[in-house]
Order: sequence, then C-alpha cells, then structure tokens
Amino acid sequence: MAATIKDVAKVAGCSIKTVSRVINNEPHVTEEIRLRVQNAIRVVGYSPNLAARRLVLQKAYMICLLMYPGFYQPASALLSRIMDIGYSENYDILIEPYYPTHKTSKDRLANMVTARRFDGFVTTPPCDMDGFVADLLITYKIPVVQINPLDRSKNIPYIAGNDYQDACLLTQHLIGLGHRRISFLNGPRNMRSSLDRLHGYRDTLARHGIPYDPALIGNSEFNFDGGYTAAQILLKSPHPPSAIYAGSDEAAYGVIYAAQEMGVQIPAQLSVCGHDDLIFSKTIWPGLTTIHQPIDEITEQAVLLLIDILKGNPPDPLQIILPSRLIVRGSTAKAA
Amino acid sequence: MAATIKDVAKVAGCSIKTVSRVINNEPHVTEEIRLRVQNAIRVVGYSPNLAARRLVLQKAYMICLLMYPGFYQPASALLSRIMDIGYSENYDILIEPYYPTHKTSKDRLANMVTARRFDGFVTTPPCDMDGFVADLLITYKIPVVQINPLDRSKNIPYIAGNDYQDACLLTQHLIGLGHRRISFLNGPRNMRSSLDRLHGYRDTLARHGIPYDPALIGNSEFNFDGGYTAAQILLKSPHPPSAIYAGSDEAAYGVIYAAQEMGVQIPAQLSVCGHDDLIFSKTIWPGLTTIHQPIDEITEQAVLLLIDILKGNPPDPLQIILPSRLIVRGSTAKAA
DNA sequence: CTGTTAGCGCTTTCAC
DNA sequence: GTGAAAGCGCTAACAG
Repeated sequence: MAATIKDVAKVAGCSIKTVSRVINNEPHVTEEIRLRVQNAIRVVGYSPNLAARRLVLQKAYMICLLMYPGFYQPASALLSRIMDIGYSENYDILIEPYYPTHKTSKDRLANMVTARRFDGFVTTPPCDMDGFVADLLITYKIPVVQINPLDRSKNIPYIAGNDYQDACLLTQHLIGLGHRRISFLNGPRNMRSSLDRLHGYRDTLARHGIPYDPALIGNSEFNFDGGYTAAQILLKSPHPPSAIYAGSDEAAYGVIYAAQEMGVQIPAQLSVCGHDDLIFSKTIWPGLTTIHQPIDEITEQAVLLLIDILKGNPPDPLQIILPSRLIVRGSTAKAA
Repeated sequence: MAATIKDVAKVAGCSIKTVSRVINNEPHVTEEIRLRVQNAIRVVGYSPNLAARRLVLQKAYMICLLMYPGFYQPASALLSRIMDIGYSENYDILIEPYYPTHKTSKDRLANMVTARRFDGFVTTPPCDMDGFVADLLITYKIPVVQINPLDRSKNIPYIAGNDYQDACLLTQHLIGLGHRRISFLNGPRNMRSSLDRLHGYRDTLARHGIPYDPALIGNSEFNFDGGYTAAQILLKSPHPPSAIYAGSDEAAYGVIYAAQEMGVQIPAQLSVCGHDDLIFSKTIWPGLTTIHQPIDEITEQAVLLLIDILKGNPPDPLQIILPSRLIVRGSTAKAA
C-alpha cells in the first residue's frame, strides 16, 4: 500500500491539512514545518494519489488529441515533446483515433464527452469535417483547440498553417524555373487544404498571365496510388506538363515512381513538387522539393493553447496562423 | 454537474448499492428493478465517474507504452487498434517517450512507478537497454510485457520477432539469386537485433560455403546517413559487392540514394535489401526487398498479453515469438 | 498559522 | 434480494 498524506502527517507530527498545504505550495505554513513535512514526504516515500485529487477537484487532468488515422503521423519527437508539456502541467495526454464517418467512433466520442473523461480536446482535420465534434464539445462546454480546421467561420480557437500562401510559394518556384505547363494534383474535395492549395496554384498562374488549363489538373486523393495513376495519365497525354505540383508528398512519391517506371528523368525532363515535407521526402531520390508546414510546432502550440485555456488564461489571439518554408531539393530544375 | 449514482437511485427509487449492482452486472437484483435502474440511467444521462472508481478500487486503469522515440513509429492504424483494445477493457493507454540514457527520463519513469500511475507497462527496445526499467518495475511489482527485448534471459513476458531467422531468410534470398559478394550493414552494437541479424547473415553464408569477408561489413547505425556513407565506401572499393543487405530499411534508403547518385543501377548492377518493411518501402523506386516483421501484431499482442496478466489470467506461454515474411520487390535481381 | 470536519462518487462489508 | 454505513485519499470551508 502506497503512503498517504496521513502517513506523512504522522511522521511530520502535524495535521493532514498542513501536509496538503505543503504539497500544493500554499502559504500560511512556517518554514520549519514546511521542511519537516518535506522531509517526512521523502521518508515515507509519499506521492499524491491522482485519483483522489481528480475526484475531489472534479477535474480529469486529461487531454485528448483526436486524430484521424492516416491523415498525419505524429513523429515520435513531437509526441515526446507533447507528452512533456502535458507532464509538466500535470495533464495526461491521450491520442485517440477518430473516424468522422464511423458511427462507432462518434458514439465513443460522445461517451467520452458525457462521461467527462477529458478536460479538453485538440482535433486534427478532418475530424471536424461535419461539425459533429465541435457541436458536441460546445454543448458540453468542453474546450477545444483545432489544428488546421476545415471551417474557420466558427469562433473556435485554432492553430493553422497557410495552405493558400504555401501553394503560391510552390507555384511561384516552378514558374521562376521557367515552367509554363504545370500540373496540379488535387486532393479530397472535402478537405480545406485541397481547395486552398488549388486556389493558390490557380491565382499564382493568373498573376503571371499563365492560362488555367483544366486538362492539367489531376486527382490524386493526396495518396501514393492517386499520384501514380494521375501521373501516368498526364505523362502519356499528347502534350504533357513539364512540372507536376503533386499537392501532397505522398502523391508526389507516386508521381516519381510512375515517372521512373516510364523512363522519364527527374528533374531533367520533369520537375516534381510535393507539399507537406514528410520525413522521407529528403531521403528518396532525388530529394523532393516541397513545403514544410511546421506541423510539429502547430500541434505543440495547440496543446499549449488548450492548457492555457484550461488554466483560465486564454491568450489574446485565439486563432493563430503559422508560416511555412519552401524546401528546394533535387526534384525540381529549370524547364528544358 | 454530471449525474451520479445517487441521482439514478432517486429516479429508480432504490438504493445506490442496487444501482452499483446493475452497473457492474452483479447478481441479486430482480429483473424488474434492473430494468428500472437501466431506464433511470438513461433518463438522467448517467455515466460512472472514473476517478471515484479508481480511488476506491485502488487501480489506475492506465497502461503505459514506453517507447524509444526514433526506434519505431507506431503507425496510426496500429495506434487506433491499441486504443480500441484498451478502451474495450476500460484502460487508457498512454504513450510515453523514454530515453534510457537521460537521467530526467529515468527520474520521470521512477516517479510514475512510485506514484502508481500505471497498472502495467509495455516497453520497446532499447528502453530495456540497461535493465533499469525491468528492475524498477519488478521492485514495485508492476507487470511488464517487453517487445523485442534485448535481454531474454530474465523471466519477463515478451512478444518478439525472430531477427536471426529473418536475416537468414534475406541472405538466402540473395544467395539464391546468385550473389556471392554480399555486404551487410550493421546497426548499433548494443541492439540485440543488430547482432541477431549479423549472425543470421554470417551463418547463412557459412551454410553455403561462402567465406565471411570483414571488408564487406559496413556500419550504418540503421539510419539513412549511415547507409548512405557505408554504401559510398563499399561501392568505391576496388572489389565492390554485388548486393547490399542494409540491416534496416532506413539504411537501405541511404544505400539506394548513394547508388543512384553514383549512377549505379538498381537492381541491374546492385541488389539492395532492407529489413523492417517501413511504410514507404513499397513506394520508393525501385520497391525495396525487405523483411516484414509483424511489428503491429507484436505490439497489439503485447498489449493484450499485459491486459490478460492484469486481469489475473496469465496465459501459458508468457514469451511469444512471431514469424516474419520475406517481401520481394524490385530492388533485388539475379547477379550479373 | 494550524487543525477539524465534511464530502467528492464509488464499492464493499454486513445487516436486514 | 436489498440497503445503510464506512471509507478509499484528497481538498475546501471553517474554526480556533
């Protein structure tokens, strides 16, 4: 049986309340007694019982990171930092998968919410696809911070990247290299980032007086197979593009694979860009030119923001957009 | 304020003990009252308070997955399944990073153990590098299940793959393709899998009467940079290998990168194998021949095993080894 | 500055 | 078959 405050009080020769005061750094304790208690804590090997604290404080001390499996893998380094943040603030952080289209997933979330298992939530897209999560949490008055939310019209705190601007950056890069026939591989239609990236691409073309050609738009679903298939179609077309902006790194991998298979040389005959800067994008051959959205920083900040809100210190801008970086590697070169 | 058993009891017109009986599916309740209580639960929207239950039962209902960041990334699908398993058994599963060489990391673990934050642990290598984790948990009598443990001499439950046999499989594959000068890129010396893979490689060569040549052994640390550097050295040597078994997929990526850069064609001039079957190994060009250790299944089984132990139903073999699969892709071909 | 008391929501004796 | 009462370890309110 683990030691309790009673044991500590007995050893220190004081009441349990005094022990409680010392543990929680409350005032009104003489230095002498404080030291005596701290010593007693060490002697009996005491550490507070979380369940008891949670019960009496009516707080779960738990945060839920609601993630759509397949959308984005939290690298272990990030995970590590997030858990550290939680730990230092006394929160356990749980990563829960969530499929917005599965009824069981929704039911489970509803359970967790009504049971008040978590003090707050952080969500990734497309968990917020249909507004179910947001509505539920708002109804039960449970704080949320969204990562890259699909719908930014609601007044929910979020941390996000700037997909539109990022796409402009990438398109600009290709145009700067002399490319004029630039393909764009679109992603899922219900994803905000797909649309934003497409718009960035279109607007940048327009700004440079390059006409928009629907024949150059492929559909990749932002995954490998989609990129592979779309590239095959585009490269076999009578008037193929000189550059493909794949919309996502995974799709870009598919493009590169298809090109290699067809004997199309990258970047000599075809420039390829991705978008996301997955960890392997620097290790495939040739290195992939892409956009590095600071997703780790975004996630980290989302957790910090949520904790601030939970502590009752909501910072002033509750909605923050972080800038990205263009990463130029070997997969793009001057147009032939 | 959420509803409690008291509220339910009031609505159902019975005592709280009866409500408790219904919640926990205990006998000695007439069907009529049971129904009345179940109805009342729905009416008041009751769900049990976990903290209270934890307090009175003296159980954390928490499992810790101790992971070495960088060793292995739990794919989100796996994560999803693990959380599901935990959820269905009423356990929260927390993923905690652990650096066996960091004092802060050890201190934190010690804290968690003494505070009895978790009912049990699952560890990945090399968390068990120095025996600290195992000793600590054994001292405090907290159940552990190890994944691919480095030291299997202790009597601790584990789920593991068979690195030795896997390496044999891969080496065999290369020899079967007619390769005789086969390089092996070693990993960290303190990792059991490095040694086992090396031994499998050596023994298989021996079985086929191929002499072991230390000049063909490179050091990759099982990562991209290591593989890249080692490949450069090997390929520039006067008598280069016709195949490189990279010891890990990440190292294999480095080998492929280096080869492409030097204009060495894969697989025509050089066959390359990895080991691990990371998710991107099928999407790089050419697809990587490798070993698929069922790491997802291993992890899943480890969690299930731990829960069985926690429930007091330890199954008979507490140490299980799961077989792997050879995955042949485009990166290996007949020797020239 | 310190201690006593009550109670968070639940399960567990032990009567009835 | 059912319920009253005690208590898990802690914090909050209130005396002293």
